[in-house]
Formats: sequence, structure tokens, C-alpha cells
Amino acid sequence: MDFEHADALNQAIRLLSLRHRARAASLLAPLGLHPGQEALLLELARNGPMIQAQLSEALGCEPPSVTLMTRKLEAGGHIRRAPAPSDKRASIVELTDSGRALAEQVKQLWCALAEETVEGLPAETVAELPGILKTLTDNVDTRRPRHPGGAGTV
Amino acid sequence: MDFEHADALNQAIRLLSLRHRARAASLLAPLGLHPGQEALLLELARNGPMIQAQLSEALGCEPPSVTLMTRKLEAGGHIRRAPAPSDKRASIVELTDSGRALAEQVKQLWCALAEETVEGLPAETVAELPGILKTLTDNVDTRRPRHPGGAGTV
DNA sequence: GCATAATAGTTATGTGCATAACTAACGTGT
DNA sequence: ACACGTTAGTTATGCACATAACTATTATGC
Repeated sequence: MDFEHADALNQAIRLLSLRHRARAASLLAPLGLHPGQEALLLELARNGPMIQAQLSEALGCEPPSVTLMTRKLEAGGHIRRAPAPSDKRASIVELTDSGRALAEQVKQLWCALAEETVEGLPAETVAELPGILKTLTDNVDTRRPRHPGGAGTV
Repeated sequence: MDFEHADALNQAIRLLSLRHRARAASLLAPLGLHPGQEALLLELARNGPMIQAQLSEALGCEPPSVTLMTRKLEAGGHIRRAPAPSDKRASIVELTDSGRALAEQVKQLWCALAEETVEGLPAETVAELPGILKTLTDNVDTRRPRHPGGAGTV
């Protein structure tokens, strides 16, 4: 691949990251959330209480990031951290009522953002998008080895 | 659009951002660069010296970010800042010889990264990708109004 | 039982990004 | 000529991310 095309792609990914995050930030701001925090709330809403290590895995970010995010969301009253009975090292994170309500609002915003994002694209392309983006992500993913175990069917 | 699809899309964009940036970071680290800085070098390599306001526009980030990035790249000896003769407020940023050499190395990495990123995708999809990503970006771009002026042909 | 490795989490530090508030210079009124 | 808004850039501060170094607990060797 020549540099022109390579740069077009890398730059496009970089700009999409910046703008999508900025747009998310402006939508989440009225709720008192910063981008990244919504992912944590949604994960808890989807899969129930879990320990921080699991959150780290689910969110795709490192444990120190989870420590800070949980601390802020806890200060905001949206989540609660309780010691795990079976493992004194771990702490179980769960949504509070406030957090559950907030997650519902986030879901609304999330749909609006997704629709806004793909506006003007043919439905066929929109349908393929998540799979394509996942392929790109896996290709550059340095966390997992190379194949999570052959479960690549989307 | 239901939440499932919306979340799949938003999450995919978020994860791609994280992983692509992380991969870029690991490739740029040996050159002593952090992700984001390569964009500044490449922009200067492509369009020659320019003032920081133009860099801000080209990179898609805010002036304070440009201030810090230029400061660090200048400390590294990769760029030089000179007062603009026609405008005492502005400072012209240009590559040093070291910066030019570094930009060439970055170009190599950039091609490798792009190839790695699209690995396994059909050529047809790869060809469409930059346009698709640009559409997504424009859709959520809060900087430009809505249409830059009708120059939407890609 | 006990040393040792692995795991959960935190703290410290550094980066790119953002916004808000500020200074300095430019431009354009009247 | 001078007030006023605009623009270029910086500083201060805050956030999500990262890595490195650390503590506390659990698991595993022998």
C-alpha cells in the first residue's frame, strides 16, 4: 500500500476517534458524564455486577483507568463498590438506582448518536459496519494474541 | 435503530480508537514519538511550514493542544518555530532536518500500520473505507457547520 | 507449612485531548 | 485617532487513557 492510501486510512481513523468522542462528550455532558464512563455504566447494565478486573477486560482499558473511573462514578453516586466475599482482593462493582436510571438515559443518547453517525450511508453499509470495525480492531489489537479462539463469527 | 445495533456501532468505534491508537503508540515509541505527534510531522511534511492556527485546523484539535505538541516536538529538535514577519501574533512552524528524516520514518510505519489494520478485508471494502470513515466523521463533526461548502465529492 | 508465582487493586506519573480565562496583536468601525 | 470585536497563542485545569512500581491476597509449588 502506498503512503497516500495508508495515510488516508490512518488519518480517517484518527479523526473519527476525535470527532466521535467529542460528539459523545457533548451529548453526555448534560448527564454529568465524561466519554468512557458511559461504557462502564452500559457494561454493568448489560451484564450485572462484576469485579474491576472484568470491567477492565470488558472496556478494553487498563486496571488503573478502571480505578479512577469507578472512583468518580462512585463519587457521583451512580455505582457502588462492595468487597467480594470469596476474594478479599477484589471489589464488586454494581449500579445504584441512580446509575440504573442514568444508564437508561445513556441508551437513548447512544441510539441517537449511532443514527447521527451513519446518516447518509446505505443500509447495507450500515449493516456491515460493526463487523468491519471489529475486524480492524482485532487486526491491531495487541491485548489478545491474534485469535480469541476462533469465535470470529459475528 | 435499536440499542443493540447502536451500541455495537458506538462500542466498535470506541474500541477501534483505543486499539488503533495503542498500536500506533507501540510503533511510534521506538522513534521517541507519542501518538498525535506523527500527524503534526506528516502535516508539515505534506504542506510545508504553516502557523499553529493552520495546524490546529489541519489536525482537528484545539490550539492549546497544538501549543503543547509543538513545544515537545521543538524540545526534541524535530520542528522549529519562527515569528511570522507579517503578523506578530503568529509563529510559523517548520520541520528541521531531523524532523524531515523522522517524518520519512513515520511514513514507513504508517504504511505498515494501514496494511496491518485492513488485513483480511476484501480489497473492495478497503477501497471504500476512507470514504465511509470520512462520512461518519463529518456526520458527528461539531466543528464545521454541516457542509464545508458542497465539496463532498470523494 | 512455607516460599514463590500469579492476581486484584492502588498510587505515581506522563501523554493527548478538552474548555475557560487570559494577553497581545490585528482589523474595522466611526 | 481610538474604541471595539476578532484572531493567535499561552496558561491553568480536568478528563480518559497509558506504564511502572507497589501492597495485599490467592494459588501453587515442594
